[in-house]
Amino acid sequence: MFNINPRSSTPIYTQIVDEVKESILKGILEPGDKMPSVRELAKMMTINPNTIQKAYKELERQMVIEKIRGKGTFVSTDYKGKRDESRMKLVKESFKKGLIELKYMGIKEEETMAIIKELIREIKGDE
Amino acid sequence: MFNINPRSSTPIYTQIVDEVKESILKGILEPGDKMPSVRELAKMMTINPNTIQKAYKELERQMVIEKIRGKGTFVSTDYKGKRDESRMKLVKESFKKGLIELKYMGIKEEETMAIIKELIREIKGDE
Amino acid sequence: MFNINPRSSTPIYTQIVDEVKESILKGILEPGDKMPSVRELAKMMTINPNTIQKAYKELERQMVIEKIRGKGTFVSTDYKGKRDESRMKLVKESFKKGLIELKYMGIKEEETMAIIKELIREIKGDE
Amino acid sequence: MFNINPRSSTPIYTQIVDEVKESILKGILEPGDKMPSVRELAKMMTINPNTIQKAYKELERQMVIEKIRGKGTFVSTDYKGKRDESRMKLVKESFKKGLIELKYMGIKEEETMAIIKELIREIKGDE
DNA sequence: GTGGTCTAGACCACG
DNA sequence: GTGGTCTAGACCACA
Repeated sequence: MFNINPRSSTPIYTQIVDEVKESILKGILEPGDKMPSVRELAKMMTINPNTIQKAYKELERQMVIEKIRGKGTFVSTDYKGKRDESRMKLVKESFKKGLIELKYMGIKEEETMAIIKELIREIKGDE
Repeated sequence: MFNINPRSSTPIYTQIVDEVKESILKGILEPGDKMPSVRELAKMMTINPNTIQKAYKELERQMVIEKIRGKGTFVSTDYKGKRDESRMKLVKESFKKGLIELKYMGIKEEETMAIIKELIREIKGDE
Repeated sequence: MFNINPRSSTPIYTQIVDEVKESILKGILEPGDKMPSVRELAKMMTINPNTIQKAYKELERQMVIEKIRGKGTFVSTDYKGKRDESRMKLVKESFKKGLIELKYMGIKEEETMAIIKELIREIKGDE
Repeated sequence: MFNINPRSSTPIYTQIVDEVKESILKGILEPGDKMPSVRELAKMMTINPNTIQKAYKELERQMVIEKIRGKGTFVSTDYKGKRDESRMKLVKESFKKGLIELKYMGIKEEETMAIIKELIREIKGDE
């Protein structure tokens, strides 16, 4: 289902959140699609149900998915997030950190831009 | 000295590491410059010396600074950034996460690129 | 578990690092084996947990062990020793120091070589 | 005079002790030779006199050099050290640590032996 | 004065 | 339960 790396330093529940969002952007998951239940997904991925629960809660908070009583969990129909300045700030900070890292490794600006363009292409799902 | 946000989720020692690197890239700290001593900086920033030491040790491991016995800590003179594929991978992951985040908020590719170019300009600093 | 000499001039955390590596080479610890948790080992050895953690972190940095979120610490499975020239240099320096020491004590080359061969045999362990 | 690396993790005074011994083994310093005075050497090497003092004291303790009242410091005429089991033990420990390190890096026994033979040749001064 | 190690004890995030 | 971070305070080796 989703690619999870338990050795990564980013929490598993965060990885799930990210994977779900990425899948939606790539069109693998579409608005209205039914998500697997917490228990189901936990068994499929052999991951602690609490972890899935946490991921779903976070996704719900971000209005990426919605729970419908008695029916299950679905990808939001109006899934597009809204411009959120506080979240933008966090993203910028993380970008900045990465850019400093690259510059420190002697990576030139051109290559940095190439890396980013490559990543953007990847997200589009044209790969 | 360095801007630290104790409420941030990123550890204080990591923030210090990042700030030092940024200061060097901006030319605020130059190769050969003496760093404040662990205790000194700890007092200046009202942070526990152990935390500063952890930051310094990490910076030393990354060859950003070097310690000279009994004399103190200095910004490395012979530092040559080495391309480190495993670290590159981490940076790419963090970029990807940010790009997904932005796309999710409906930010267009042009604006994303503008944000990144702005950040690159910021890092270049006053030089 | 591990033989530690608190009176030794080499730090406790370093001794632990060395002991773990030696145990692996001897086959006492095998790839994939679960390491005792930080607190557990700390209690077993009556050593402060912070000290154990420092040792584990160093071992992780050297890719001898790996931590899996919430599950614990394990001996790395995919560890492939990499030739590391800078570390080689340190080892050579320490060897040289030892060889000078021996020669100074009037130990002949043959005996020196015999000592080293004996040590190599010791490391091989029970396999 | 002596090669000292202030960035090294081994204390400067230890480095001096080692260098003196090595010089004697190589024949650069000979029994009966006059050693420079503490102050003299400190100025030559731009090192804190306390450090030289400590090195000399250690060398004297090991009977490598001897002080003659009013005349200065000299390389011992009967400079050969004696077999000292406790020091042997330390050397063995350091060797063992190095051998483990090498084995961990995947260095084969043959290469290890080659490295050691090379170092022995170096000490002889035939290089 | 410098940095290095260790302990004790606290709080937190993650699974 | 796991590891990660931080503080407070102590002792030590080195220059």
